[in-house]
Amino acid sequence: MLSVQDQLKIIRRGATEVIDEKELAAQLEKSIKTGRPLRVKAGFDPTAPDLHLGHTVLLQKMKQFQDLGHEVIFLIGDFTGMIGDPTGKSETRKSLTHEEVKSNAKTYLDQVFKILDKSKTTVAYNSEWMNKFSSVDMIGLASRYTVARMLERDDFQKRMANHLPVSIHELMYPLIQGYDSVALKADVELGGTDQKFNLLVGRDMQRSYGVAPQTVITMPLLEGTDGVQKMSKSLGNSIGVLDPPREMFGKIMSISDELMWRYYELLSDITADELDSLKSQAKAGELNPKNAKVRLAEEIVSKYHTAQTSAASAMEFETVFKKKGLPDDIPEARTWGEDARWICKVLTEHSLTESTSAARRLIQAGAVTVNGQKISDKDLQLEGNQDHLIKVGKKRFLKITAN
RNA sequence: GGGGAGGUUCCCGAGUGGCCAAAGGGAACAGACUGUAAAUCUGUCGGCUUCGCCUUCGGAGGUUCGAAUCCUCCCCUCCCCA
Repeated sequence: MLSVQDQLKIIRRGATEVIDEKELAAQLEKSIKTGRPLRVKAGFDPTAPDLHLGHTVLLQKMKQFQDLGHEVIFLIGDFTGMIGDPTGKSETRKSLTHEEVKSNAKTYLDQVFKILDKSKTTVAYNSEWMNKFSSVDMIGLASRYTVARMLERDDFQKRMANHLPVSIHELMYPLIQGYDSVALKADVELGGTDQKFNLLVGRDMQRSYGVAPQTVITMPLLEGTDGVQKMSKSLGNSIGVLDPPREMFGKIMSISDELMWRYYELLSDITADELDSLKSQAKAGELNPKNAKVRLAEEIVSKYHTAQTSAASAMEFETVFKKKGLPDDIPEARTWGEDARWICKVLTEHSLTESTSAARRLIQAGAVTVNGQKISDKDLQLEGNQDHLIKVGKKRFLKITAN
């Protein structure tokens, strides 16, 4: 096992805050002496089974703890999932059935173990203890915290200020999450910076129940591809770990330069020195930022796919966007038959456009190409029983074949 | 319990009887320029084989030749007082 200092160095890397570092050092020291690994908890919502790169920031930190020999507890908040973390956007959720939770958890874990070491991960569900909670227990839990302190929470304050509703049951969320730490006897809890309040409640709850308080480590939230809002599938700015290689590559390539450095910092494994060197080269004009982006994209795609598919994605990217060529996996469709068919109908039927109205607009905007020819006639009829190569915008392709 | 303000198209937000598919901004999409970056400029931004028709303004009814706009009931939110 590494020394306390060496462990701290790894743990600190990329973290926004460690509360409290001295306590953590003491925990590590004790762990080394007794040979007992730290119990490291991180909670996840059971309702969003599609993991994206934003999640991996946290997961990578968990992996580091595993590599340091500690016990990582992957907590699925199936009970708290009924409440939905009060982010202002999320509404109260209907409670999921056992089957739903199970299947969500399965897809979740399939993805999580692309990063975490399965054999070293403990999976827990907070319904295990929360379903046994009685009304009396619940009131007992609620009595351990005050309204004023609860309303300190940033999110609640903002919503109050903006005249948005805050439901009573939402106040229970941090308490229950905190109780999870009591139940698990967590030594460390990891979370995004938006979780800071909840994580700190965990410390208070542990003290209140007579358990040693956990160390809280917050990780930065990764911005989505828009560079502004945090990455989230529902905002449509996410890069999923299950995204196919080409898509993943393309998404990374289209982020802004500024964001690229952020992604390097949080998602790449290159050393801090290497990163600084890249930055200064780019600044000096010795390195085209685009090439730095290619390197980043290749690294990330390799991580979730293979080095080969990653390289292939890079090649295709160059072909399609630099040489304006065609990708090699154009979706194909069979022709519809003898008769000529209205182009807008064809585009819509194959999901190249959302509606025939949208198709008309795109044609008028000059975004549609058939067999390499830009078309301007929105009433164009495509011949049946013939090959057609259709391109909409830069990224949407369709090949129609006669056979 | 009492009083007040609100719910508009993806989001914010105008609109208080016809000129409203509904101003403006944002997001998004497309075109130009590029490094599929940023910035900028331009266009589009409910649906429909579209010079016209159909469906939208919390929900359900009603008044009217005509309603997002008026009336009734209902649902939801916020604020103040208790």
